Amino acid sequence: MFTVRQMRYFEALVTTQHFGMAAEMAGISQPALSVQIAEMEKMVGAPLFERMSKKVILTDIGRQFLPVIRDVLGRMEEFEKISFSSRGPYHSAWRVGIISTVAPYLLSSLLPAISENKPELKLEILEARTENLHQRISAGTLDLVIAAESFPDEKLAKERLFVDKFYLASSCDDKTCAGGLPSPEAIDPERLLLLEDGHCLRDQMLDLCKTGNFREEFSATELNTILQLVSYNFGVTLIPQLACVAESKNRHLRITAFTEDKPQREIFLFWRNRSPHQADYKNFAELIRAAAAPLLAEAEKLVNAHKPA
Amino acid sequence: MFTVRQMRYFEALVTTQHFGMAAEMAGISQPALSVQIAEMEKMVGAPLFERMSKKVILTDIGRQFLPVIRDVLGRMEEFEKISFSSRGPYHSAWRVGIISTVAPYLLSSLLPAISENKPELKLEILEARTENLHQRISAGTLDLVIAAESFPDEKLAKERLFVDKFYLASSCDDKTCAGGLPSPEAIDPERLLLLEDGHCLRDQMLDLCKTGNFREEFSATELNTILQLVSYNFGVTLIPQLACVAESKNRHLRITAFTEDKPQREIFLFWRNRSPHQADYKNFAELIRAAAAPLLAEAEKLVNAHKPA
DNA sequence: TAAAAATACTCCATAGGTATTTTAT
DNA sequence: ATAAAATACCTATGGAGTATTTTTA
Repeated sequence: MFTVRQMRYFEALVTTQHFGMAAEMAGISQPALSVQIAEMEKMVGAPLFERMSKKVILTDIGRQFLPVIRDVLGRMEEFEKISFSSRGPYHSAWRVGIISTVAPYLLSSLLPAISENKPELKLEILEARTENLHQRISAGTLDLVIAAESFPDEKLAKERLFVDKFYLASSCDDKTCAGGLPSPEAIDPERLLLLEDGHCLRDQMLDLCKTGNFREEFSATELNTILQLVSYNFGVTLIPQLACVAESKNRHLRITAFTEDKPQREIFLFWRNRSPHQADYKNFAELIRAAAAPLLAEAEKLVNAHKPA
Repeated sequence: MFTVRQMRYFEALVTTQHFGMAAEMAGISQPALSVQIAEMEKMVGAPLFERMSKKVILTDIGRQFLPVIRDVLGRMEEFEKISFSSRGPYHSAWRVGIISTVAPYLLSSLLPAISENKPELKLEILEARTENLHQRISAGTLDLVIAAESFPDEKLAKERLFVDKFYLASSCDDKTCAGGLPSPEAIDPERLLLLEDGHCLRDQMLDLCKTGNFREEFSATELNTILQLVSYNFGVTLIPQLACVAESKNRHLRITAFTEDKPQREIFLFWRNRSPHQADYKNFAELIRAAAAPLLAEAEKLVNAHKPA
């Protein structure tokens, strides 16, 4: 239908009520404006303006177009604003997906670090499972994903954030592994507690423990819940290093490293290969590393404290 | 900023997530679309789309433009609707100004006639004084004006509607002019009641009565009010033929023609010279005449009934 | 006659097409 | 090797300019 140009000319003519002045306002010659208005009238099939001796006024049809044209031109002013405010990478929120066995522990330390060091960076956080996050980052509804290495996609670039070791979590009252265990395989399947199906952590644990035979009746969505059961000595589980500090607080929990095996997972930051802001995302990875480091170091200390004598 | 074309292409690309398909959707070649998208990105100064191997998705900046572009394109669809529904002269309401000494009497008969014969015709009525109406029709905020001949403007075309005679209105109890009067000049100025300043009817009356010396203390905005006073024999006034039927109902009023003079005013329909719908306005004039005719005829009968024997 | 808009024409910038190259998978 | 987008280059159209005519007050 109309072009933006034509709408501008239309508005100028409504305002000035004079072809010559409207042309001047639009920065073009009078004939050029006449032609464009004529073109609009041709498209509509009826006159939009009533030419009088000293002024030009809208016809009833033209009057119906006016509010719509004003509205459209008004909206289009937003383009300038968006362009202007979009200089630099931090002007719209980054949409970050994080697997739920990392999110709460990492964020408690990451969010303060951001408001300290990059207050201009805004995040939208989605906590979900690996599969869901993968779909979303591929579809473009997420910009970044923090997940474990099991995340396979050639269309995604990744940056390693840190290594997350798995420790054995048991109750302080527990006797069966009071002296520590050599490896996850040594865990009695009858006492193993796991997250519910779909969590990558569950898959990782099953993989490490090399068993399909565990206590199905207790499975939970939150690692938190599992550890609560562990603390009451309903069983044992594997706990990621990153979770140790938060989960061992105010809980009757014993956390020990395996004596022979060194089970671990690697946590990565992912983004789409061709995404802009590559450099910014790498800086962000560094920020995450710095935020995670104290948590991980603290966890090491906890484990050493529980070391069997 | 962006052209409408570019916005269309942008939306097609968002929808299809593929340059080739978007181009097909837009009915152009793939390079043509690529160039336009590139042009938009150049204007913004940043990529709007992230080119991936199998699909193309919005960047964070592009995502900010999307709702605005969708909105603008949506609004523009209204243009088609307006154009379509604007075939014919009756799509939008006609803004009609009518002087207040004509409006109520004429409308009571005109509006039913319209819904009977031209139900597609919608009116917006403004009741005001001549001066106000004149300004408005010149400024283009009115399409039509119904007023007396005293309406002088070369930029306006007019069509005579009817002749409105002036009769003498007095109370049935009145003695001073029970036998009728030869002319308005014969009215005792001390008994003459007029509308307040600014009404054309007042000016017409003063002109006819050739006096400036009348009962100033009773002047009203509504002819209605004046006639109420007349019926209680506070004085006499001139009544336009058009008003006779309505105003003499349920009122103790005597209406008589002048025996020598034939005072009258002519009522016209005015529109701007260069207005479209000339032909439609002439038809409208005919409709008004048809609506006024019975009122005028009825008034004649009333006057004859009061004829002095 | 004067002022305003429309028309005629010429020119150039922009958009589009085809052919081809580049890039990424 | 293939598919997709970018680029190059040419063409055509549309919008703008100047000069001029038409219209109406």
